[in-house]
Amino acid sequence: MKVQEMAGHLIRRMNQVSTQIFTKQMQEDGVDLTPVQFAAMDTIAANPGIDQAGVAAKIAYDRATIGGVIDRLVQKGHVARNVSEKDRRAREVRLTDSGFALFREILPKVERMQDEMLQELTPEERKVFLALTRKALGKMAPEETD
Amino acid sequence: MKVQEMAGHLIRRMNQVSTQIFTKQMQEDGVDLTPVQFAAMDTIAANPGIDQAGVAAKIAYDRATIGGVIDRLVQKGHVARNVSEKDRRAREVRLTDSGFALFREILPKVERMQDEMLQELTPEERKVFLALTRKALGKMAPEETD
DNA sequence: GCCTATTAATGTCTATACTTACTATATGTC
DNA sequence: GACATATAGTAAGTATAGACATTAATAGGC
Repeated sequence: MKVQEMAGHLIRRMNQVSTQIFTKQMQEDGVDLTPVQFAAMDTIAANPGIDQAGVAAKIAYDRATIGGVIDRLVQKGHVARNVSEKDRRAREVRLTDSGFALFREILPKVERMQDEMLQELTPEERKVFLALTRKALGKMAPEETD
Repeated sequence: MKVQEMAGHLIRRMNQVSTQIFTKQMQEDGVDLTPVQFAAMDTIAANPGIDQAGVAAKIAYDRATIGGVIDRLVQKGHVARNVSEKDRRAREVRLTDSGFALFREILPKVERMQDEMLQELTPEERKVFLALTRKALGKMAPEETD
């Protein structure tokens, strides 16, 4: 079996295409945001005041990685971070007004991208693909509670 | 639509799981090799004397990235690299004897992993998943000639 | 209250991954 | 044969991505 036909390689290629579509769209819109930064913002928007570890758990990232991601979002002014009063180890994060405005602006575009990255498939095939992907992840990703 | 349900996120998670399965297996076998390094070795094994740009094209990597990957494979003694006589800009790469021995040792294990990462799916579903993934990549990955 | 175990975040290290810029070398045109 | 163009590789910079160690703070058992 050649590498190019293996599941692992095909999955990596899909991820590559997905990332490229996102990056290209953001460039066209003049927005400086990576897929990971968007995912973090989405999670923070849905859970204001969540701490960094909580963000990491929800989107299955490493805690060390999310620290850097949020650093950059704070630098860009999209996220505010402050020490929790209940647990002084934790940093609570929230979208700033400008962060929320940006999020609302790009959300519909990101949603449209989901079809774009599966544009070679028919609508029916897309549903099957997504359903199988969800099933494949099923028990392997139990931590991703919402 | 929540990020966790979007195609891009599901694909990223699949890639994450795939990478973790590979890494875990290599650790258990005491082999120091990443998924990317394995893919490069597979390509070099099938095309002895290929240059770095050729490897990059076949597995859809960036030229700059593949340089570092091959650096590390050379350091580990798995790959030999020398300047091409036909084109002195190019570096021809080949597996060393030990590199080839390692490749033959782990290849069957890597092939078994392909099922492991789709273990939540039935054999029939795996076929559908892989077929849809190939179709989705279809025209979006025309460069990956073999 | 004290000690231990756990947890949140950070810092360090290695390895992708892609962009842009740069050098060296080929190649096609005239 | 000089020159514009293209290509192979490298270097530098940014952003994930995860492993591991460390620090600070909390929580549980006694």
